[in-house]
Amino acid sequence: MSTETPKRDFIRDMVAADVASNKFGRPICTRFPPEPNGFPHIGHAKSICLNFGLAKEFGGRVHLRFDDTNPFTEDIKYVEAIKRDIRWLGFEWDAEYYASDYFEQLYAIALKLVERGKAYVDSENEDEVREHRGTVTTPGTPSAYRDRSVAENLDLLSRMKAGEFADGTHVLRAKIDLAHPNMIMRDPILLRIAHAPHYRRGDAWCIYPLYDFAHGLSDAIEGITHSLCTLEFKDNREIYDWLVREAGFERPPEQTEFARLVLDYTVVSKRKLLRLVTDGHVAGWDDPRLHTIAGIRRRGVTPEAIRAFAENVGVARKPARTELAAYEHAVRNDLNMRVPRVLCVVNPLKVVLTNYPEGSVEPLDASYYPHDVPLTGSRPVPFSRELWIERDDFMEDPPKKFFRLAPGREVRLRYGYLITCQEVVKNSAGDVIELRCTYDPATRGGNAPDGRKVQGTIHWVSAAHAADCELRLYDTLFTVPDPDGLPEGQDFTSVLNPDSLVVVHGAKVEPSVAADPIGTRYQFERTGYFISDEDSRPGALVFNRTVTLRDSWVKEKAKG
RNA sequence: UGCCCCCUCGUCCAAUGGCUAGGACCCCGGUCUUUGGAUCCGGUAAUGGUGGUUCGAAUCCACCGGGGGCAACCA
Repeated sequence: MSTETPKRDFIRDMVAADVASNKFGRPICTRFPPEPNGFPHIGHAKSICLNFGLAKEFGGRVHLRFDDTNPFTEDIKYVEAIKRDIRWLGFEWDAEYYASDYFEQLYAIALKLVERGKAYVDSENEDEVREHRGTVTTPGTPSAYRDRSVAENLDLLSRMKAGEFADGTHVLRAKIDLAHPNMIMRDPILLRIAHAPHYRRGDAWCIYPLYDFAHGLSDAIEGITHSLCTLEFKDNREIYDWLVREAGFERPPEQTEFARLVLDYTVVSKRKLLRLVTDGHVAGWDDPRLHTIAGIRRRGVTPEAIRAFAENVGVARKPARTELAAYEHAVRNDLNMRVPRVLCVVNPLKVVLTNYPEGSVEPLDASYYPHDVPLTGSRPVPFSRELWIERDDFMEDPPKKFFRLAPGREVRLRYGYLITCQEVVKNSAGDVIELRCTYDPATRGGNAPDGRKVQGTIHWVSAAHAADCELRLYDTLFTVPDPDGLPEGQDFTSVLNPDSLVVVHGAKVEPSVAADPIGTRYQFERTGYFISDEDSRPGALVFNRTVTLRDSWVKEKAKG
């Protein structure tokens, strides 16, 4: 069980201090501000856990705010996906807001800025604006329109809003400093013209705020106390503070940046995710190889595992990568304590028990949980003369440390009998197609009355009772840990793992699972954790492998 | 090349000028075992470098080195 040691990180320390000093004079308020233009992923999960977790821990509030300021890319289907995924993770927001509901207030602030000479309408085109911004080493130069009168700016701005101008003809810019060392502060654009229907506001607006203009002010409008974001927004903090101050907010929110989550062997950029989906490298946004929340869910990972993972990873200011092993540990650790064990043979090899009575079937009682998992329950597993065992559990010429079946060797069938391999049957090509074994009737349940030790235990299913099923065995989508860090010019699709999905047909699963609902999780003993997929049909079961079991035999084998 | 951020075991995170630099993951060894799972026990392994401040520095300062962010009318 998990020991509830309180989480400690620089953000929690800061919030704790603010709460202790009653800095804001009211409970804290955080927010999760996604743009509804893509599916949330494991990186968002970290941010969600942080923002929602903080609010809960410190008795505050958390807002879900859709940062929907770009009419070209956003869609209602993404807001639905985001809400669904947050809830799946186990969180509920105290209030739901949309930046697009603040367009009026933002416009009023724009007017105020113009009146006070803090903003102006620039009529340069996009290229000119870019060119005149200068570079990181050279200062920018003021636009010819920078010193327009307040009256002219007001007139232009109202006509921009009224829809008199075409896209790109004018923008509203903050009047700060074209030579500012922080590029963000070189008269950032506040409002742009876009004659595009907004998924929520329809055609009501044809001027849209940019991120910097909308974000901090939305925080301030909502009374956010702690605005947490990722490191790449560090430079934006300066304009955030400038705007909130100029707008006259009394107790402005404070932005704090933390390192985003980067998981080895994964990509989460929206552009890349979109390409994987649209180019058919994966089956969709919920492909279990993707670390979208939807993919993770379909893969069989639990929300509890994701939350534990987020907690284990921690929160810091250091840009960092996390090993996949840390993720897999969280997944196994959670599943181990909650899912039933069942028997499934991935790659079947026929075993005939020559001394077992023909036509006879006996139900063996098999526990769903091992002794160290505090859950109880069992089911009968039919045992008969012909069985399937795992092909990998037999070797004709085994190395010394191989504890499984081999000619003349004895193993234990899980929950069943001890059997000994007497004869190996091969086809004309020399492939092993059947094992003829004898069982020891005195060992029902797996123990020998004479006390002889049998090292190996293997899983099995009765051939006559097993259900055929499809197994989808997932591996990493990429062959390298950092598909984002490829040499210049090398596309990330060049490191796609051709074996990221191996589909196994004709696996044999015990009959007890046949009627279980879609989404049931299991441990297939000695093989891994699986979940029944939505593609399952009665008589045509499909299981996704969530994660393998740790396997010390593969390590042993690798040593030679 | 300007500004900003960052640098502690292989990886992630602690140590808030003061005890032997701690925990987790991975790895290695052992225990146990009707899952080569789990559990339990033990082990390996780090303050980027050089100076400085100080009784005392992972922590403060300077410089060097390394990593990252910023020049969308994206967020």
